[in-house]
Amino acid sequence: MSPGEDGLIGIPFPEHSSELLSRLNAQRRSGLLCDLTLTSRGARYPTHRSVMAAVSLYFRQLFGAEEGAEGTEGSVGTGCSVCQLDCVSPDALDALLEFAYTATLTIRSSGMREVMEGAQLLGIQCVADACRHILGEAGEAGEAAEEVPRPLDEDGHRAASRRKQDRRNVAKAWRNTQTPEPVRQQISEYEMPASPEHQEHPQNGASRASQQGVLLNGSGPSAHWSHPLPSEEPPSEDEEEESRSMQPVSSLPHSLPPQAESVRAVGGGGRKRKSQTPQQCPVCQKIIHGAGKLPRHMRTHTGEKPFQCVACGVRFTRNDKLKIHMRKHTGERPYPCPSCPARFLHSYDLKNHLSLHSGDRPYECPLCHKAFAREDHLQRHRKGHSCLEFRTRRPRKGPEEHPSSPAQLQHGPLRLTTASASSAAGQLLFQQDSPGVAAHRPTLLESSGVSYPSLLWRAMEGHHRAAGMEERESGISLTHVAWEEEEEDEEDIEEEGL
DNA sequence: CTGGGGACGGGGCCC
DNA sequence: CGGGCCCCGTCCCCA
Repeated sequence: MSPGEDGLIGIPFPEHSSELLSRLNAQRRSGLLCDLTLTSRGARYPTHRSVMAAVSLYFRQLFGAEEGAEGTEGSVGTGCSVCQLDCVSPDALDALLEFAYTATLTIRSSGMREVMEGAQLLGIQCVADACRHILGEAGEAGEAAEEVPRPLDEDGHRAASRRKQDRRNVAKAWRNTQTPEPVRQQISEYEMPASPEHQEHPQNGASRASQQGVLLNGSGPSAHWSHPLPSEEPPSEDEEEESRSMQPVSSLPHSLPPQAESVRAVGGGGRKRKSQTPQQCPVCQKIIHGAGKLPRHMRTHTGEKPFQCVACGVRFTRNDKLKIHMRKHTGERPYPCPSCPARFLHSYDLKNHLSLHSGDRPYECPLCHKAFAREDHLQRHRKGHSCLEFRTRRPRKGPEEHPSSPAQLQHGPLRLTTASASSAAGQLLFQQDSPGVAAHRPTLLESSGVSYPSLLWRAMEGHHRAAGMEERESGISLTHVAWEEEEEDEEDIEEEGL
């Protein structure tokens, strides 16, 4: 570490990006500071060149913000300007602008193709990929996707582990978003007929979408949380039908308002989710597994605590946590230790406690071979003093001593070679490996200048080249890939039976 | 620095 | 499909 970097820490502001976007969107809606007006068939969309250049390869090149761009500076290079985009329908343009300013694509399913084509034209590759994926998958049974669909799952495997496949598809989609094709090449591929039904004023776009809206990513205010991950699972006809009948997004509160989920729940908005495929949190980019789990996760960002203890007023983000909390008031400690009078609120507390009686210390430091009863204590130990007592102790017996302890595989003597080394991505992210920093790893990742997909791929490619590109069977937290890859070595070996 | 209790968030399972 | 329940991993705090 160079002297200049010494002690460098990252202080994350997880809400910053969403707040920034929200304010930009407010400026757009009020026309404030707009220096670019997009028009499509008579509809006008005031916007910001910097935002458009940030989101669209086309505009990057147009404004000369892209290296090697030809740049038609004359008309739009300076001052307030107008850019006519009749090749993109007003609906699609409106949806793409919504996406640019909210990170959520709000469209009708019937308009998805137009949006995809518009996204292709403008070089908004992630949107194009998402739409293409949905259309392409749906097209297998129904309409053929004429625009050379690039199925994310080209081998068509369905029997393989769905989660693994999902992750591959996620990775592919992200990889594609990192390498957008030159937009000018694609412009010639699409000829979009102007449609009379799209003459409505853009400011009504949101309400239009509301009338028969599809939130590509979900429904209701929470919809802009949810980034459905490309997966091999095509949207069923039911899902298509559901999405057509979804309730309005109305005026999207673009800054992840507190109570958003409550509003959604009460407001009778979108009632059904698109699928149970993992969803990506737009704030921290974490992949959330499980049906209905994303709203729960989002409350960690919004700070919303809808569950309040009637006894003491303490609020909780989750109902099940409140339920456990209530045990304090009722005095209920349902987990008694069979060996002593101790009783516990949580089963896992009892489990921890039982290890005291058993004397089991299955978690051993790979460097100094000090053993701990709890895995988190081992981790703290490793972070705390970096195991300076390198190999000063005789190793305990091998993992077979505690075959039931998965942590043995993670932290056992095998880990000597990697125990003190950060992953490549981790080094990119953390100049100071302090526990405090580690506690905020996801947000550091988010606040770092390195894009997540590139980090992910840097980490995955380096790591999985050796590991055979086979991921864990258990759900992987993509957000944590950078620092979990260290652990994945053994787990991969274990689970892949290598 | 360690042991222990508690809190918190994520995922699996089930209804 | 949505949510409840439960378990797990991790972190924080305190002694």
